[in-house]
Amino acid sequence: MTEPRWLDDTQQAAWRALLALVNRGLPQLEHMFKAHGLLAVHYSILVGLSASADDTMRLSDLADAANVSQSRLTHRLRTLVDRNIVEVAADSTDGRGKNATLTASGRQLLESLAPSHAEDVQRMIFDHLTATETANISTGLAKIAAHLCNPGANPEATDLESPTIR
Amino acid sequence: MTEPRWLDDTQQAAWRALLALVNRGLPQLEHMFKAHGLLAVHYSILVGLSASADDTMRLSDLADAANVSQSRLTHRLRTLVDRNIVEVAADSTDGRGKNATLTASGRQLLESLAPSHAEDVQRMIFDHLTATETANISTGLAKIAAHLCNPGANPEATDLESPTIR
DNA sequence: GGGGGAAACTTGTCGCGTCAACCACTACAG
DNA sequence: CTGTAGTGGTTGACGCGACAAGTTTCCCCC
Repeated sequence: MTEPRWLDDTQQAAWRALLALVNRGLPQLEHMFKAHGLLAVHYSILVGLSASADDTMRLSDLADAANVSQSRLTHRLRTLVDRNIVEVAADSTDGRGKNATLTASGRQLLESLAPSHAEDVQRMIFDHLTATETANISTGLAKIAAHLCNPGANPEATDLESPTIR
Repeated sequence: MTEPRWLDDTQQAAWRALLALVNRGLPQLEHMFKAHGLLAVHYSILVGLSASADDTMRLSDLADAANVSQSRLTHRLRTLVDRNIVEVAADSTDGRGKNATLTASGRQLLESLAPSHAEDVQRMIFDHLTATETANISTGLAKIAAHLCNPGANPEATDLESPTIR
């Protein structure tokens, strides 16, 4: 057992601030979506779909784009299908797969939500940063996210599993 | 209704990366705690308590330090009290308040968890950043968090409530 | 000194997310 | 063409968090 790699003061400040942002800020955003009977996840799904060329995406790809597990996607998709925001159809070329498509009213809903959501993100995050600060944060977070999205990038250290007990 | 303040490319990149970090990274950390039968929120509570001089804190202050609602604190505290990690006693000077105290075994548990948690955070976040990048992120996030923790700082724009509909 | 309002904490309900099966289909090896 | 491994997606159970309503205590002003 080697010496622990404690966070230095700067790292601590960053980590604490991140936790504050996650635990205080994100719930506020959720609240805005709830006013429309939706969850932030739903919005992520819509954004993921709309990013695709024909508003259609394989479910597993969509789950990846929205940063959610497949099972979570299935659960949340139910609401969207019930409200005619998204349609799901079996893939013709691969009998296991399914494709989700944004309906017309779905796209309309997304476009009606987007402005106020953008405004909220601006108010919460970027209004407090200068342009250079934003650029700095962006590059830094992008580096972190890159390693989270392809875990194979860094050779070893893929196990964040049970440390000692059980 | 004025023109929406859309996120520019840099802001989009930052925001997407943040969402990826939150939705992919934090669950991994949760997983590490579950190996010890705990949640990340439990750890935050212990950290909050240990930061106090005498390992004791008013519940409402503790909730604030751990970035959680009072009700969530009450719910999670049950586990910690049952396992003799934390003790809760009525405040002698204020009959409404209660004080939570870290027990000896609680402090021991915290100290046994801290190294591997620090290691996990390093691996997930800071191993991918240079020192300057870390410093940049730290100042930026701190600014954001500051406004989230005292909402009275910025004069107007305190309402993140229902935007248009309803 | 008594009564309204606020603070501190608790409780219960309900919806969401995780997890561990599970089913359906594909790929492919022999 | 048959069995086996692997992929894509679903389901149900269970624990957690948000929320709203409740209880107790304190503050303070009339």
